[in-house]
Amino acid sequence: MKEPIWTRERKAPPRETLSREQIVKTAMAILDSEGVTGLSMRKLAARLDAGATSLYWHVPTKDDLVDLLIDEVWGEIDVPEPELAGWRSGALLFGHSLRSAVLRHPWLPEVMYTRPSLGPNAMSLGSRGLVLFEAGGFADHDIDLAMSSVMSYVLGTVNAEVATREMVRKSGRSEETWVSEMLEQAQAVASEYPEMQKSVRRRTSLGLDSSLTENFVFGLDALLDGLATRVTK
Amino acid sequence: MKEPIWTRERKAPPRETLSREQIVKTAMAILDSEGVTGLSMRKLAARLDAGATSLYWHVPTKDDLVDLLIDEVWGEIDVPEPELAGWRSGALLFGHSLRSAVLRHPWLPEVMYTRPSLGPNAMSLGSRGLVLFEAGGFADHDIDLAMSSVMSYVLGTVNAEVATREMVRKSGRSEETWVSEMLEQAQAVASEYPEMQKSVRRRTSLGLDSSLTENFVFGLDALLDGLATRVTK
DNA sequence: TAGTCACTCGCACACTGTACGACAAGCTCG
DNA sequence: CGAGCTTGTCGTACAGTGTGCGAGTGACTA
Repeated sequence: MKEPIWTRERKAPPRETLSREQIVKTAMAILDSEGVTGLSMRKLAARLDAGATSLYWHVPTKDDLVDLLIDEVWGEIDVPEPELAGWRSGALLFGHSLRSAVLRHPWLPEVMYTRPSLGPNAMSLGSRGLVLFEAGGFADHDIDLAMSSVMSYVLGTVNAEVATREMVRKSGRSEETWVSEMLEQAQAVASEYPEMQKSVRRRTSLGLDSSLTENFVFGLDALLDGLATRVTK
Repeated sequence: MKEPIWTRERKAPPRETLSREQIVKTAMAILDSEGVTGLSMRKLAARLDAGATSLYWHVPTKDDLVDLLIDEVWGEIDVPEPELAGWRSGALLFGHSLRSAVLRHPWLPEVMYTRPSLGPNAMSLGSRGLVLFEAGGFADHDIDLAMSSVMSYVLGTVNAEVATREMVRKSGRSEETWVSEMLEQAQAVASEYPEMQKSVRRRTSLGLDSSLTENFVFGLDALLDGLATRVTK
């Protein structure tokens, strides 16, 4: 198993030139605004006024670059110290922080599952999360289970949320017209499924934004309720 | 917004030839065994002893083909009738059925979020799910929220699970050696993170398979507990 | 002045989805 | 029987991808 990119050491950069930091920063901007398919090594290089293959001196492969970008996102996520917030509200805060980081970087779910996250920020995040759940009073064995339940729920929900938002964005239409077009299409297809019709109608009472937030909060709250009963002391 | 592929009608197939069903079936086999990157139109055509572009007579684009494949998977998932199982165990069964379908088709999470699921099987699945939660006694507004919480949790968890299993598969190593190699690497990187060290050690007491199943069940159970307190009647 | 290191970059390869247009086989109609 | 339409196949071509290779450049050291 090959050594991950964070621990491979680099030579010192002697004069002004492309830098890994610069590359990461620009790549992040492209990814945030144009998504995974919008990031190519050629385009990235062009935006840096460089030749495509020059990047390869600073970053071994595109995959490694993406590893760096993912860890950058992990670094944006808060996990409160348990003594400041208490377990329950700490976990709530963590969930919200994770959600908003992913909303800022909607490309994350598309790439994060294809590789292990072993970067420094990922490690630190995991570590602080475990501290929080441990302080919450879970049995040894349940600490990991509880923590990973929360992460999975949040990522699962946000993944769907991001997918919806990206579909709106790519359609080029306004949020309202997209919703109404989508509605029309769903209604047409759902004519034999009265349950779906009702559901679609129910879901459009709020705006898209509040609807998605409500959805997220409802499930997270329920999950935390369920987890709370597993606290042993 | 363009009409989705299920409702666009086709001409009748007059003589023996390639068929959409055949293409879907072969594509499914490739996808299941080689994953998303393993499916190309040329390879698919080759396996059908056809020219690459011949496929395009039967299927408008590769994306449309993938839409068909996704809906095929939705068709494999059970949702019990509420009178047979009751809400709680019905939801449990649904979750397990969804999980095992995704484990059979590990490519699903990679592609399902990039498009809306409006195929007939998706509709029917959604519809039966809603019936189950409605019968469970959730308030009108909560039916959708509860159902989508469960789906998100399951998909989130299984997404991570599939990612792990795929990493093992692609490494070419046996499960045990992969786990131990991964462990070694994590330990090396995690030296400054004692919490992670402990967690890694805790997680390796069971085999990979039981560990992943336990993880899945723990969170699903907690979530359903939390949802149960939201039932109003 | 010679040599070495740090860095840039053009070219080329194998691969992708799919538009286009040429071609063939079978059916229907006159 | 023959013409023409429909159904279906497929070779070629285009624009795009990540990246290995090797040549080239400028600055610093000995």
